[in-house]
Amino acid sequence: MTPDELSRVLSAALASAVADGTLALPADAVPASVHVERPRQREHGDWATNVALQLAKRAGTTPRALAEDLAARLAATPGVKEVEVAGPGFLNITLDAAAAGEIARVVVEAGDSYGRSEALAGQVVNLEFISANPTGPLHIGHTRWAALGDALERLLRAAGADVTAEYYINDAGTQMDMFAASILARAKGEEVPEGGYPGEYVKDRAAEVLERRPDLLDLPAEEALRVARELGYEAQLAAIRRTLDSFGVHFDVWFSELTLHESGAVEQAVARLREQGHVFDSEGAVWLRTTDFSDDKDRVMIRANGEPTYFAADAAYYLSKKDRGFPQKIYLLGADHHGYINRLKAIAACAGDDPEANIEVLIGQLVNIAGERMGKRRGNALYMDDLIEWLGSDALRYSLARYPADSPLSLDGEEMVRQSNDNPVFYVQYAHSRTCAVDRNAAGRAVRREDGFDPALLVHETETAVMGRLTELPRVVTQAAQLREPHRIARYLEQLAGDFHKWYQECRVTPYPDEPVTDTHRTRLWLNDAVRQVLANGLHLLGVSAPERM
RNA sequence: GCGCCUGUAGCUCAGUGGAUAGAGCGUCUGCCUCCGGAGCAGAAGGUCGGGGGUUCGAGUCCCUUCAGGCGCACCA
Repeated sequence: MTPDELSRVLSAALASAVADGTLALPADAVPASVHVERPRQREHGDWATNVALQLAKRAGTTPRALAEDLAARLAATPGVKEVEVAGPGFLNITLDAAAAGEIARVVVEAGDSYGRSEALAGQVVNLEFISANPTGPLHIGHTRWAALGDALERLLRAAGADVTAEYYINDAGTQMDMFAASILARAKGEEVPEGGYPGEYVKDRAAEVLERRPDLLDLPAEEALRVARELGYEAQLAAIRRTLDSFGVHFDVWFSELTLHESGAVEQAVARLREQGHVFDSEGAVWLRTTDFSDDKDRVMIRANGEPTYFAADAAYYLSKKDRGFPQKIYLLGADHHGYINRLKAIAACAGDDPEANIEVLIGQLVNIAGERMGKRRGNALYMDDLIEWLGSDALRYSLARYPADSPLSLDGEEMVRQSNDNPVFYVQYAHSRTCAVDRNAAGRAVRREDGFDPALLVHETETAVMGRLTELPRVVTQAAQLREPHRIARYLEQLAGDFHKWYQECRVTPYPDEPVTDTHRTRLWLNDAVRQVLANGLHLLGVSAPERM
């Protein structure tokens, strides 16, 4: 019996209590699905619910009386072994071993699809993350968004949403001029100009540009700058894509800001917003009256000198997403950009959309390493490439995805290396490879799933703990997707791995050499394989590999 | 000054109103005669920043206060 099934049984019990007049509650006050959870204490049974505590007051009865009534109605349910009322009115439910053990078969037969749901079916989502400027390599901060954004993308898809992952390339503006000037200076073997990009990587980009255009330094100054900008941009973007490839992160759409300017989309955006009545002219500039919608101040779209602002491009970009058919737009931004939220929502409101429904901004706090914040323009910046090489993609992705985005994170670089073997990712991966080792050994002793499955034999307390955990995956996935919190998957996997390791310590799948193979061994093999499947499915959601051997 | 985020074990962090607040690291003690010891069992370690409030019940919700991070451009 799965928690969802149990939840429905409880709803039905409540409904029948209302129907026969025992419970004085309006029919619509009966929850369609009653919240059941795994109690912390094993003595409290397999499942527990506080529904009696929540409904008693409205029904004019006491929690315990309501709980007693429900317990009586539940006791006869097939698969339910025992129901008891505890404390102020908790309902503690214990299942028959056979009913609980069915989960092993359910998981094995569902395979890769176990944990997927239709909770977000029909939702069309544009998920934008990283969107780092193409003027330098990705650094530690981007690495966090890469790990979280990609995991979120996988999660939303697992919950049934239609997701497009998008990277916005800020390839317009004066920053690109500075970048081009810096590339050109390095190509000449000179220092970068004041305000330029001092990083060592600029030398690499300059070399790459020179390789494609050996005549760069012979060109007229203006022409050389243009070539440096164009090829430097291409080289840097290619470097970013290489980095993301090596991290297993792939975008569906790479969206260039420059195309918004060149196609006239920015001017059109101003015009469209003007039609909506939110644009005004003042002091020679063109403004958007974002203060109509909870922004602190109005924003300039076209400067007095005729140049569009970055904000204008943002508006055009928003309209592009809208026009391309994405009702739901999720932005994953760093905390240093949180000032954009109101502006972004104001754009949506000015465009006639509902900011709350159409825009969702997830703010990720910055990552500190060794207590020192990393900035792209610092000489000692810690780049994503270095981190991947240093710690490996799996450990890096996992350790960044196991914390909520809004929690400031400080990782000690030295410690991550020193303790890499104790990193939780290895704990989970080790559990997975151990299930594979069990499979190999079982095969060697001719323990086969197809020869028998008797869930009533899964009675050890470590086995019921594992089975209970297995039933939780679908709701963990759904909840993590709805809350946009991939870290819940990691925490769940660590718990399952712990349950598995404890079980492994207590119960053998493969018999000792002098013992015969029994249905107990075969049934445990089902459970082992169910654990392997769930660990693999969960690690996949985080973009982390599930190795068969380590 | 205004706004957002965060204060939980020595450290890094989980815990979307429930029962005795958890995990990893670090410290201490046990377990390899058999499926992988990257594991397991146990110990020590807490005024959940402080103070009010809401209710059967608050780490969780509200108010207030203190501390830290970040942001408040005709920059990108």
